[in-house]
Amino acid sequence: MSIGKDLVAASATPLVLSILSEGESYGYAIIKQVEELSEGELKWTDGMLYPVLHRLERAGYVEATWGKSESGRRRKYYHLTKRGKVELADQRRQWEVVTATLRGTPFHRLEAIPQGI
Amino acid sequence: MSIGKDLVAASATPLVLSILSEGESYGYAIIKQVEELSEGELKWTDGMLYPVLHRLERAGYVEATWGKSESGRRRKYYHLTKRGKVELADQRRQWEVVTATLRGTPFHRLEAIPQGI
DNA sequence: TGTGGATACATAGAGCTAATATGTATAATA
DNA sequence: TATTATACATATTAGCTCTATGTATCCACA
Repeated sequence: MSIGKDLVAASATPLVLSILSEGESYGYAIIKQVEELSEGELKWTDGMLYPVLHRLERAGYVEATWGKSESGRRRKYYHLTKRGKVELADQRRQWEVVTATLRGTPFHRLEAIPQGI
Repeated sequence: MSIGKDLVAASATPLVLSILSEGESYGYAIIKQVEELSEGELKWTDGMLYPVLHRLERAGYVEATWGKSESGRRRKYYHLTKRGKVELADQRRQWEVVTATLRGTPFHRLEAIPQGI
């Protein structure tokens, strides 16, 4: 009952950008927040998220600053840039196009999962 | 203003399965239908769709039979199998998980795209 | 009749990329 | 003292996807 890797890949960027639009955060916290928001369905690994964050940084959508937790552990805080906000808006538009297209099919009008297969 | 390739990849399978859940169809018609449903935003190439159909066939989600158009041109008609219906229901569940997660963020509560960047 | 565009399916291979495993380090807890 | 949680990072490989290319027929039109 997990989420397919294509869908995980497609949702990673909008999720990260969207989370950061609420304020700065850092890798480990983002992973925990996604797990919580999805009620345990989306469990990202760190080895998957950090390359995403680096890619977003290279693209100019986020910027990072080193900081510290209360306990003294180092953290890299990411925040959204203006370009990141524009990108987030475009990602949202893209998802609306796709979900609208799926709504044009019986995708969201399905019956329950057939039994006894 | 196009759709990112990750999102295209993630939506291809549910879209095809969902279209076929309305009745049998064939490659070329599916491409046209997706373009129409998306109001021109999703323009699949044949070189992209046929491998997807073959993959779905190998997975047992669809089955194909050769037929002919009224004009006599050969066509390969695909129809959904029982397993395909189950898979479609699961795809739908996955999309609901992800869109619900995105709804938990400001993703769907954004303002208009910032001007003058 | 022949030319171009639409219809219709198919696949090889290059080019990309993402998941896994692995590495480093510190704090908290048992 | 050992283990778990926190926290970041990346190399490599295994996999996949997109592009280009190929085949073939029908129809409209010049």
